[in-house]
Amino acid sequence: MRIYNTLTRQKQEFVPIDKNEIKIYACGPTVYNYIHIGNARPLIIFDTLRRYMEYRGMNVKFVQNFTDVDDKMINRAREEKTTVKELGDRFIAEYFSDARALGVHAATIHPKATENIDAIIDVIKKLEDNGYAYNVDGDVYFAAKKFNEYGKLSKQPLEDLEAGARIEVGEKKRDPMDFALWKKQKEEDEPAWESPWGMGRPGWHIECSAMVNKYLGETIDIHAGGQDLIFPHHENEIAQSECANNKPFANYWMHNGYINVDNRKMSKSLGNFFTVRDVLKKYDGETVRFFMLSAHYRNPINFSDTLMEQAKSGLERIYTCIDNLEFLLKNSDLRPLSSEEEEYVNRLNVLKQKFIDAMDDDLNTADAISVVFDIVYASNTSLSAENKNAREAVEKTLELIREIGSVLGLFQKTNDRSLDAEVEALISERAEARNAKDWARADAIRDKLKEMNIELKDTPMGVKWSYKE
RNA sequence: GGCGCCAUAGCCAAGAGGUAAGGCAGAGGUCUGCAAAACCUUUAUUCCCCGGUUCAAAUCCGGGUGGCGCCUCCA
Repeated sequence: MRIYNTLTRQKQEFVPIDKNEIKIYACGPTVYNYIHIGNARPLIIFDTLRRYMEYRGMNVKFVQNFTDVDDKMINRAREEKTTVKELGDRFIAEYFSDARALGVHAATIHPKATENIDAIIDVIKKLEDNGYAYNVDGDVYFAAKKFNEYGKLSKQPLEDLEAGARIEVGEKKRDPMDFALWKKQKEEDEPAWESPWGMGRPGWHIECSAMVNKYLGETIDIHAGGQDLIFPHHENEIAQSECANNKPFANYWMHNGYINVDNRKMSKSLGNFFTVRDVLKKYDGETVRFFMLSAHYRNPINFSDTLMEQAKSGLERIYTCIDNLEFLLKNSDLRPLSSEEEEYVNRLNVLKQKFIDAMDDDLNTADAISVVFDIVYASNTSLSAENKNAREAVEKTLELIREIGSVLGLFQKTNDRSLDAEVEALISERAEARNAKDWARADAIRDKLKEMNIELKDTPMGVKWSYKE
């Protein structure tokens, strides 16, 4: 499989360090609020990457952290008159609820910053020993200029970074490019831990370096996150980890594009901000996921109602086909494939390979989804109730859609609920009415069932029903 | 100011040297008691503009125009 590596700005063949265990780290959310729709993109994308690798037989160790201590956490806890710990626990639980709705599997490990303070202190100590860190009154900084590869990920010349760097009031760093590794405790209510430099808490970047090191090792295969993390977060992680370990940090860096609203980056100040929770009130998590996977992960995408409605309609086309296939399965023949059906099954195999090729090409999920539409088309044009197709042909179609769906985290819903007696009675009453050509009565029953979210369709094989949301 | 990304139909979106995938929406038709779904036909002689390279360019190069992002917490 080929992966676009931000480090080299090229698509490269993915060569794992140890093919028995692929090591992936993705930066997770700061748990001070519900996640927003922008947070959802990397979750869905990298969950899909992991699923695909597993589908291709790779064993993936996927680590995603929770940042549960930083300024945002502290401020929010103060606002809510609660503790940082309580706030974090609460929004971690909410995170899992949203992630589940989006079809995102739990990572192999979800470490928290606050539970890895020892590992963090160890890395800072190493940096101190190696001469990259300095302590000013209990605040510890990383001396960026000592690492001569600083800027290699963002490809920014150091002088230019420096020109844009801002020195905050009260900061005691020696150089504008330096960044905090350890922050001294300033207020009573700030969470703080014992350290060689006194009571304090970790800076933002160091937690990821420490947790990568602890859970995955000194060099990992893939480090993933949103594009905006390239600088400074990922750049700083590289500096910290490579200076502490004297080894390359991550072989491949993958960054997803943004979600925009009206072509602008979502932000609270612009008021174009959507939480996953809010979106889920209106759209199914699967629709959100389908929408996100409809474009290539590195391209920016816009988020709007119009686009979500388009995604919803597209998804519906696929589900209608699945629904039809399930109905067809009950009306198929247990016989060997005809020569036409054999040709059809071959076509299915070609499409499956097309799916793999798309995913192999830097996770081209947009192309992968178009393959599913190709399968839908093939199925709709080749299989029908009148044909009484061989069961195998129907089954293979259904299996392939579900197989691809299991990789994309889509198309798994089934219509397996049974009907209650009242509904059964109405359906047969309608059948009688139709036989008697009492169309008014038949239509009234159909309308009534529709109000109960049951949709009827008359097919040559009889009545077909399905649940509609 | 520095670094980078993007521009393909009404909308969304693949394609990255070989003659424009797919989805949504629209129009007409087939099927149907009517529906629904599905199917058929139709919707880009051309990929922001101007040059260049090439037998061949949406794809490569140069120059514009427009939009966006990072350089400060941010997925």
